[in-house]
Amino acid sequence: MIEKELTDFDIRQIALSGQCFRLRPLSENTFSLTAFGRYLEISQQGGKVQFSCTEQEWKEIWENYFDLHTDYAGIKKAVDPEDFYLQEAVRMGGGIRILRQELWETIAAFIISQQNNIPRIQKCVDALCGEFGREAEDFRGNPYRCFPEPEALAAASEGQLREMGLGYRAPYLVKTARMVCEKEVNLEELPSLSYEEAKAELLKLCGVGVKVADCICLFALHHIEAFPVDTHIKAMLKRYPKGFPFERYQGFAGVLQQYAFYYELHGQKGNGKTAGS
DNA sequence: TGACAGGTACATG
DNA sequence: CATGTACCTGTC
Repeated sequence: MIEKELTDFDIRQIALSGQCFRLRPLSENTFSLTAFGRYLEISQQGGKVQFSCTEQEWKEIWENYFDLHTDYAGIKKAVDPEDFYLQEAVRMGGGIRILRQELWETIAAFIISQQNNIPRIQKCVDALCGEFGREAEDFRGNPYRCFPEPEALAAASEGQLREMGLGYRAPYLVKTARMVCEKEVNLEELPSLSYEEAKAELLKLCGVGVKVADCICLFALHHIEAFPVDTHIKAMLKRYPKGFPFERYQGFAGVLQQYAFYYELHGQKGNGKTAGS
């Protein structure tokens, strides 16, 4: 068990931020997570956060996974004080971190995410894990499932995935899994590429368009300059009649995208006011 | 009943 | 290059 005093960290907000589909509430203050083949429970009371892992696992995986070395306070400080919309978004979702998720899992999850809602995405991911994922035991001795390897999904049939609720995304995922196995896109090389290079590679995959590629760049490769534009963010951008000030936030606009996305989804809704200034 | 959900592939002009 | 359309499926 690891206990940390953390700032700019709210596990509930992270779970609701829509970047990770395997971080789920167990109770009011406790969440479960499966990633990197491991199972973790996270409990938070105010700034006190407990992680159900050893010191070694913390150092090897989770400290980096939760992006604890990035200066979020500094990012928030850079937000225009007169931008009422962003200020409010930061106030509501300032505990969000951009997770450093596994590449393959992120690719698969965001192919499934298109024209889809979060509960159903979670259901699809669960189904894939249950059917094709390796089984393991958590620290209590309870079984859990890992996210399936590309090989497992490449061997699946389109019909099989349709039955699991993926709908028309089923052939996309099978094709992309096969492309990854054939190394038509080499995932091992992606982390060393620039944002633009990585995005171009990802766009070769089936079912990966501009928006999904940006999500993968942001949530797996940690290119926090990536700014995925979806239906919610389009609504947000409309609040800026003069255009969103991307220049001001060059290099980390993706973090603000997450604050805004969370705010659009869980914050004050039906508020058509512009951003001010 | 119909629109919508963190869009994309594919076909056209 | 820009626009148009079909696409699984559950939920409101």
